[in-house]
Amino acid sequence: MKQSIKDMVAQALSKAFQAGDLTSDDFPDITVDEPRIEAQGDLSVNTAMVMAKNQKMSPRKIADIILKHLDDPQSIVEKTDIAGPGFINFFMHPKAYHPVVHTVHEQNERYGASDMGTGIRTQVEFVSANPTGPLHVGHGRGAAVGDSVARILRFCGYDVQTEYYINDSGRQINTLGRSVYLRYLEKTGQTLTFPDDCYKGDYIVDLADQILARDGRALLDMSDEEGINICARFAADSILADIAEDLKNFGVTFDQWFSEQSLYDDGKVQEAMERLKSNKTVYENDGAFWFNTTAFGDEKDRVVVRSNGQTTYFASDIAYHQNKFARGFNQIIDVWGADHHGYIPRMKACISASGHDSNDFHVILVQLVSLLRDGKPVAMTTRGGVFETLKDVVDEVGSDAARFIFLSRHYESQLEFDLELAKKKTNDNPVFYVQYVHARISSILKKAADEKNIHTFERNDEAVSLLLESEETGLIKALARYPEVIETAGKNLEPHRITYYLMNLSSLFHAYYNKHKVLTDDPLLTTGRLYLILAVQKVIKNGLSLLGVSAPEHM
RNA sequence: GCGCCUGUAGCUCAGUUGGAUAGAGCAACGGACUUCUAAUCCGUAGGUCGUACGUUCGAGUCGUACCAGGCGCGCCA
Repeated sequence: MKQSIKDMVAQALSKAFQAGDLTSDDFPDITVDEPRIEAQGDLSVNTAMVMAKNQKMSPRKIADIILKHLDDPQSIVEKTDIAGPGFINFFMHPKAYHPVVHTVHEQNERYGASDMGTGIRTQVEFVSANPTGPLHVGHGRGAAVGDSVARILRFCGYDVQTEYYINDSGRQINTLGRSVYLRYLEKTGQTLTFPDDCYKGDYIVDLADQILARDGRALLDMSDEEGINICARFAADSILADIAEDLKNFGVTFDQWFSEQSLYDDGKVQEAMERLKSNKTVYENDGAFWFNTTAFGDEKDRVVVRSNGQTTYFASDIAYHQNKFARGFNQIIDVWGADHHGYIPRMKACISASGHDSNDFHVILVQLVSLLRDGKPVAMTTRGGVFETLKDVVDEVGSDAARFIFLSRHYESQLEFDLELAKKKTNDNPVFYVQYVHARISSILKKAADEKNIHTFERNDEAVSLLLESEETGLIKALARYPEVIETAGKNLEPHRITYYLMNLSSLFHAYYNKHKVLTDDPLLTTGRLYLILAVQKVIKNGLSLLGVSAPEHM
């Protein structure tokens, strides 16, 4: 639709120039907007204003000239108007939108898909929580965002791989093992003071119980180191399995689980360090090795190998991101918690120093989630061992509601997640509002089948041409916008645009439903309306699937 | 102190990448169920877009400074 207007205006411009009405043929790009206000038409063009300086004419006069030369062979434009400082407003004929309904049906679940990412291999890495404890709601938001971004990019034609990076090397795993080991010792009757730097959650005690059940008191005959080791391996495996399970119940699975330890085992970290040393990007000072990140805009240089010989987390991250590019990805997307934002400059530095374009590396910083119950904050301290896990939330409100709410805000906004609200089955809860549209339409289709014996839907131009109510035109216009919404969401990595779109489309549908009957006495009109709502249903289902939310047949 | 993010209706948030008279949901108030699902709809009310300059035909959107909140600034992960 926008393209048609664009072509028409472009043609008018060149005709006007040939006729001598314009002084310059240096024309700007024509952008077509949808005005917010109905009185300003369906589409508008600001070209006349943009051209004013160049043509040395007033915008309104240029607008006049454009309209004079405008051809509309298919008469899709009902009326035009010059308004304000020089906008040209187009009021489209309702029938101009009818082809959209056919397009939705023809393209089906591919409606809205594009090829803008064709040939671009993209990796989306998200969650990547340490296997030292269960996922909490913050991880849930990251999971929802990462998973949805991956789905959207795939739909936009990108070749996408999702990945979970497992921080399973040395230290934190050791702390985990020690925590479980100490709880184990307590279970066997020893009294001890539990250190502050150990994990205090109940799940640690559970893990100690499990080891006790499996190995009995056998660990008491070993050295502490050995005992800690056994506890560490058992606990990490067990927790990682739980994490995978929780994510699966949340509708999130990964193409790849990537172990940090494997980078050490395969010598990749060592390799990366040697390469950077020979580059002079990494240099020695005070017995430690430093990455020259300031040369790439960071505030200060960062240590990669400490003077005691141990590598830092940054070192393995460098190797990891080099490895990502080595695996052939052209574009790398990391989803991080907002508290890691200070890490971005050094990662960009590492990408650049490794000979890649730091513009191919995107970080989605997901802001914190504050969990509420009936409007009051739920305490969430990881250190103290009291927190709301993702599993608890998903068990309580369901995966659909949780995902939809996580994706109902821009990821850079802090999010308030009210548990009671998420469980409500009313208008307050946007998930049900959207899913209800899908269920309602299913219900109408069922009734059409049962009572009117209508089972199949084939293209019927005559029936669709009867869709002239303003609510119908509004719905079709919304359907027409969908591909553009997907494209913007993909380009900006912003799933919430789809969430908002779906709520808007749902609102239009509910209003239509309340005002007009779909199943009428007029068979042709009924056919047209069924065809329309079926298209709406397809788009709703499609959009929900990009968010990872189900589309129920009945509720 | 430095850096990043945020600041829009009473509350929670959008805002088509610089367009016209700034939107939605919730809360408040008033209406609509003999119905294809009332888990819905219709209406009313609600604003100095944190503040001040600047950029231009035009600023919620871009720039600078300040104010407020959150987060980050280790040879931690």
